[in-house]
Amino acid sequence: MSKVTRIAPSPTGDPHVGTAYIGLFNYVLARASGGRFILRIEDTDRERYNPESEARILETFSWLGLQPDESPDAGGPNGPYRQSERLDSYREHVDRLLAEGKAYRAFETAEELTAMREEQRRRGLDAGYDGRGRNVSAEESARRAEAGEPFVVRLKTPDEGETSFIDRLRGEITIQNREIRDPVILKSDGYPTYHLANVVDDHAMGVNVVMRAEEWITSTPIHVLLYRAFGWELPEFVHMPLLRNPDKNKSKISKRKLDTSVDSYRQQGILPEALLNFLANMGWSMPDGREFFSVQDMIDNFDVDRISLGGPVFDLRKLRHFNARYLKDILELEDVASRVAPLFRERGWNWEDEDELLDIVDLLRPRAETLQDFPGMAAYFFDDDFEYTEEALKKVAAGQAHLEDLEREISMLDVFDFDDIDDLLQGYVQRQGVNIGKVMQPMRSALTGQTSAPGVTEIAFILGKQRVLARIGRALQSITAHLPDDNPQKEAEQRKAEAVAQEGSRG
RNA sequence: GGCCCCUUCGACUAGCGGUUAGGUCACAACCCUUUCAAGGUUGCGGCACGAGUUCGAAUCUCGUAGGGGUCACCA
Repeated sequence: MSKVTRIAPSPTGDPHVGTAYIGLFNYVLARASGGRFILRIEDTDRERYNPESEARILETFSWLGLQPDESPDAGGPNGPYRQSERLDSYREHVDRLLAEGKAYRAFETAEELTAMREEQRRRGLDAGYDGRGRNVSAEESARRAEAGEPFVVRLKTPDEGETSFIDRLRGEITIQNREIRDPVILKSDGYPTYHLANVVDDHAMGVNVVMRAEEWITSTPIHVLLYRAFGWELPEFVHMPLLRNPDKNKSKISKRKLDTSVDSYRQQGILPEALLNFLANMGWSMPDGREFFSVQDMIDNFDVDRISLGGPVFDLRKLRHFNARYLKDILELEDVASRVAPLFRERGWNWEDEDELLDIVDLLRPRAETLQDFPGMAAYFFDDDFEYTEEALKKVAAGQAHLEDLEREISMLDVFDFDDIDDLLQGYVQRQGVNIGKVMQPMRSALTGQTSAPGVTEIAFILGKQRVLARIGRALQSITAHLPDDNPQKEAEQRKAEAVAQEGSRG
């Protein structure tokens, strides 16, 4: 059977990783069955509504590559896809329930409800609406509504018996009807609540699989009751485990304890492929145990029954590991370079040709976890006036003689290819009969201003002969400027003297 | 607290009556090495507990404990 699924985010803030998570599974489930994936904006909460949020959510799905078949952007035969534009439909459906006596207007004010709860609490009763609005006669109800008195509409739910539904992953779930307390389906501002809007829209749009987070399990009976009240066929319910915070108790993922904004991960240089792959492994696994796979691989191998139910902790370390794997060996070099290039350009960095960029990216990518790591590591390729770290200056000073020799030898080198540079360096080390590090570390420091960087030969090759020579020259000048006295022994004595002087001034 | 759901290494998971309980992240050691990474090898570490069913239980049943969710005119 072809499945019609949907993701129904509320435009209340930053696009949430939980939305991306549930969205991914809905997308895959629909695609795997040749069905449709709908994105519907549930903007029925005017209080929390954020006008920028919708566009950002749509953009996020686009960035992730989870393109809906129907959405406010894409349109579709079942639109509009924004609940605020479907108010007439909700109104009609509510009127129908009202007319059939399956729902009723309730005129209590917020104060009255608060007082009711207070009373219940004092008397030790279970909290919840006590159904007092049911007593208003149809005539009176109509008259008061007509007169403009504010009201909500509540669904009349059975006081006795129980309501069951099948959760695809957990089997039958039963809740006593007394636990359900005439929920509000239409708010006093004329907007529907989630329960009503969701059921009405899912039915209208042909959604036949409701796949959402576990937190909805306890309100599913309300939805079942609504489907029945309308005489509609139930969709299949699939409740996904809730993503959890990495705290002790593994509470529901939250902004306070974790970065939940997809945009934020994007800005940090997390790749959409990696984020999706990571999310796919939260509660789902490939039949063959592979951990790295594309969304298409997931679609080709998808099986709802392979979803596990324990709430998975959102582990940043592992996300970063996934991202690193994509950068260093899953994506093509050209692909990575094309994503890194804009970050270099932002800094005003330029390069000779495509090959130079590819060489740099190739050299750096085993060391990068995110896209943002690249500009952090690549500065010395583009900026000739970099600062030297203290450590680097020491290395340069210690290897001054070698650098002077190498400066001379390199200047005489005709061809500056990787092998030629390597031969020169290795040959020099052999002739000098010194430990290779004694030569390479000063070189690395001179070339990069740092003591930790990729291989010297690789860097030298990318820089080219002229820049290498210029850098050796600058490094040698820097040590005379910064470290006029390269005598560790004397330096230590001087420090000691200072310490003693300080001691003296104190006492 | 009532109700509902869940429970395999610290984290993500494989397992679906017979396995030395496997893999990945993290952590540690070693190898490689020109520093930093990457890579390779190895190690560390787990079936929440108790009954029952069975020749045999991580796998099935029940109970206990723990955790989570939910009890809104938010979704």
